[in-house]
Amino acid sequence: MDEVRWLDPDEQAAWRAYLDGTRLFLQALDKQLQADAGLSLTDYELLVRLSEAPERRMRMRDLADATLSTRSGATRAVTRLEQAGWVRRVECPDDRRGTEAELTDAGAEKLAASAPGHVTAVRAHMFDLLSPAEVTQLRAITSRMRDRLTDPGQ
Amino acid sequence: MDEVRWLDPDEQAAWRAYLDGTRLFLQALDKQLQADAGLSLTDYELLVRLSEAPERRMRMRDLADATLSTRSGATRAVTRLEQAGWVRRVECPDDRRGTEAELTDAGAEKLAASAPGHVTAVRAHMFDLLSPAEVTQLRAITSRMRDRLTDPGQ
DNA sequence: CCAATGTCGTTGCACTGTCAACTATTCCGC
DNA sequence: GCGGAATAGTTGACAGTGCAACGACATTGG
Repeated sequence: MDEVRWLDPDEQAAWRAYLDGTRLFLQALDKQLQADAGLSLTDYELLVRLSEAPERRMRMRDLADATLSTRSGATRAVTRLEQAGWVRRVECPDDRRGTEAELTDAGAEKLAASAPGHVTAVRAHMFDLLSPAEVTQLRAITSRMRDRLTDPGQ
Repeated sequence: MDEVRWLDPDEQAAWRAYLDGTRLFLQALDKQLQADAGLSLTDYELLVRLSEAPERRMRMRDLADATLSTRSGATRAVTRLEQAGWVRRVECPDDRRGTEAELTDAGAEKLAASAPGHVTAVRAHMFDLLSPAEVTQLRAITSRMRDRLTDPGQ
C-alpha cells in the first residue's frame, strides 16, 4: 500500500461542511414535507418523477433507477402511495412480467399542493443563500461527481 | 399565499445534480466502508468523533449532537460498537445520570486500519475531481448552508 | 430541605430501506 | 422451437432510525 494522501485542513473543512450541511438540509426538507404535506422526501420525489413521465407512467424498474433506489424499495414506496390513492398500478401491455406505476389525478393534485412549500424550503436553505455564480459552481461540482459515479466502471 | 418563486432551469439542474450526486456519493462511501472494513459510514464517523475528543471520551448527548443523530440513535450505535469491542461505556463521575462512550485501543486500531480506504474513496469521488478553487467554493457554499441550519431560530 | 421541573440515557414501537430468495415471464443460442 | 440464462416485480427476514414514554438523577425556586 502506498502512502495515503490525507485531507489537508482546507479539504477537511470542506468535507465536514459538505457532510453536515447536506444532512441538515435533507433533514429539514424531509421535516417540512412531513409536517406540511404528510409526505417523505422520497415519496415526493417519486411523485415528481411520475409527473414528468409520458402518460404520467413509469415501469417499476425505471422508477427505482430514477429515484436511486432498489426494485424492492420502489415496490414498497408505490404500495404506500397506492394505498393513499396517489398512484395506481397498471399492467404492462408489452411485457407481461411488468408493472407500471401511474400518477392518479389525486396524486397530481397532492403534488401540486405540496410543491410550493417544498420549493420554498429548498430556496430558504439553499438558493437564497447563494449568488448566481455559486449556483453555477455548485452545479459544476456536483454534476461532475454524479457523472463519475454513474457513467463508467468506477 | 404569495406567488411561489419556482426554480429556474439553472437552479433545477443544480438541485438535481446536488441531490443525485450527493446520494450516489454517500452510498458509495458506505459501500466502500462496509465492504472493506465492515463499518457503516455512521459508525465510522462516530469513531472519528470519539478519536478526536479529549481522553477519547464523549457524553452520549454530545455524541448524538456531533453525529447529527438523536439520543436513541447514539444509544443503539454505541451498543453496536461496544459489542464489537471498539467502544466502552464509562460512568460519568460528575453526573450520575450520565454515560460516556470511550474509544478502546481496539477501536482506535480499527479506525486507523479503515481510514486510508475511506479517505481514498472520498478523494476518488470528490476531491480528485475538484480544483483547489472549487474546494474553496464548495466549502463556502455548504458551510453557509450548515450555519444557517444550526445557528439561528430559522 | 423539598417539590416542581428539566435533563440523561434507554427502550418499545412503528416505519423505511436493503438483501436474498422466489415466481413468472422474456430473451438468446443452438 | 426449446432449454438455459437473464430480467421484472414481489416478499420475508432483518438492520437502522426516529418518536414517545419511562426511570433515574440533577437543578431550581421557594
